[in-house]
Amino acid sequence: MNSRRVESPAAEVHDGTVTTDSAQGPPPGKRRGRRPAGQDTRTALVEAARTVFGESGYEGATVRTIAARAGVDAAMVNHWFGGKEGLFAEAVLELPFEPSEVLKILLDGSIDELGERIVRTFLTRWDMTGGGLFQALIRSITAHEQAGQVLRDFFLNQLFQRIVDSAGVENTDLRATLCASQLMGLGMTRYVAKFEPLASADVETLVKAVAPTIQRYINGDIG
Amino acid sequence: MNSRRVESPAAEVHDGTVTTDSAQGPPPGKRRGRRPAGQDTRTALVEAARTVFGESGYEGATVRTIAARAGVDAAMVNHWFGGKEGLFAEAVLELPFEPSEVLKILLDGSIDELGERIVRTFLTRWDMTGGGLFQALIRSITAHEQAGQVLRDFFLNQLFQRIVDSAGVENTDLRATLCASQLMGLGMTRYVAKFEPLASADVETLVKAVAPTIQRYINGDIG
DNA sequence: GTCTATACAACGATAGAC
DNA sequence: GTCTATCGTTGTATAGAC
Repeated sequence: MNSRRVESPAAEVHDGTVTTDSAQGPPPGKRRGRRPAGQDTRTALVEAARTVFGESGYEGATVRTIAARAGVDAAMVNHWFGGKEGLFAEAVLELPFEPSEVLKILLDGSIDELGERIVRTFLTRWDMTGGGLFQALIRSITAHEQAGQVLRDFFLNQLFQRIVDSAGVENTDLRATLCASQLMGLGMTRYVAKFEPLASADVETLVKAVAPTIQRYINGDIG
Repeated sequence: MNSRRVESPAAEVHDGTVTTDSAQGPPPGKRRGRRPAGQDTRTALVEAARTVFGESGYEGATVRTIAARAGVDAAMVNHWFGGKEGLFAEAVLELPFEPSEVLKILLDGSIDELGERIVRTFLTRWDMTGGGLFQALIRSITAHEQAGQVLRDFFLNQLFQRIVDSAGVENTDLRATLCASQLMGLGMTRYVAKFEPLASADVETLVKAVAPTIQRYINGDIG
């Protein structure tokens, strides 16, 4: 794989007058220069990326395709996200796990069934994406330290810290990371390394097997 | 599609230092042809590869660098290992976890303490490599399907299948993959994503927390 | 002599510099 | 865009073991 140099211009608020490629076209083509105000290029790219990455996986998706679907120039991906990987990280993390929505599902019910609900929710959502997104996510983490930071904030601060907090136990930090470790391992084994029979097992089979682990990490005896 | 321009216009096959054994005194450059017996090119490559892969990861390490450190030509990597991938598999998988040695350690003792011994052994060995090799391993399996196959054979067939078999339970295949899932997740969280406080936790703290999970996957109730 | 481990040259691809 | 350095890999001539 490539070690793309990522300058990470990242979250620049003001657009920096990047010229769009002059479209092939005669009339209906895009104009050069800054787009009219109110068009949220960044959001459009993220939404297009979710669709295209989900359809084609990380490898299959091309920056050009995503940009075309978003109706902007491919150079915008570099400008806003520092490259394909950065766009991916943002698109993938927020797509299947919109935090407030997931939290609502997970925290609605008995604490003693939290493990079950967590494993079922994660596996179901990951399965829906076909696993390609998970694999690309892992790759993104190993390739760029920055992606690890994004994942860390999301996984821990937005999800597991709050989940574990709701259980009213001590050592919440360690418990949260232990939960993350088992779930990441589950994803690695099922979608990336593809160890059988786990990779093809029913969701409910895995829920039965793994939920007690998560439950113990949340509010059981860990030391 | 450019044919790279060679600098020296004289494209003589024979030139320079190679020709003379007798006349010219200094034979500092490597001579062509078979080296004197007793020089273990293969082992030298594996050792160099461990160092370089650990420092630079799979992508960052180059075959040429590894070969140079080993004091041999880069083509030897192909000759002995079939390519970069093969060298990586041998260097990363078989050296720190020489299966028979690890199996001996793990299977020596009570079955009810297997979880403890497994977690302690893996963490200790991974910690010794500084985590660089683990990161390189993960990177490798996300990049190349073939590396996943190597990992699968090693982890399951050589290690966990036998371990679980020794416990005399059913569902050994699923149990083995469950064990692998927690250990891979532990490595991901500690060495790649670096979630704190798990990433900096004492080995024994993690042994206490995670060993019961592994133990349950080996011979507990999983469904 | 045969066989093979070895080093050198070169290729196509690609990423970065200019 | 063009050029260049470098990557992994392959082809091949040769030196040394047998």
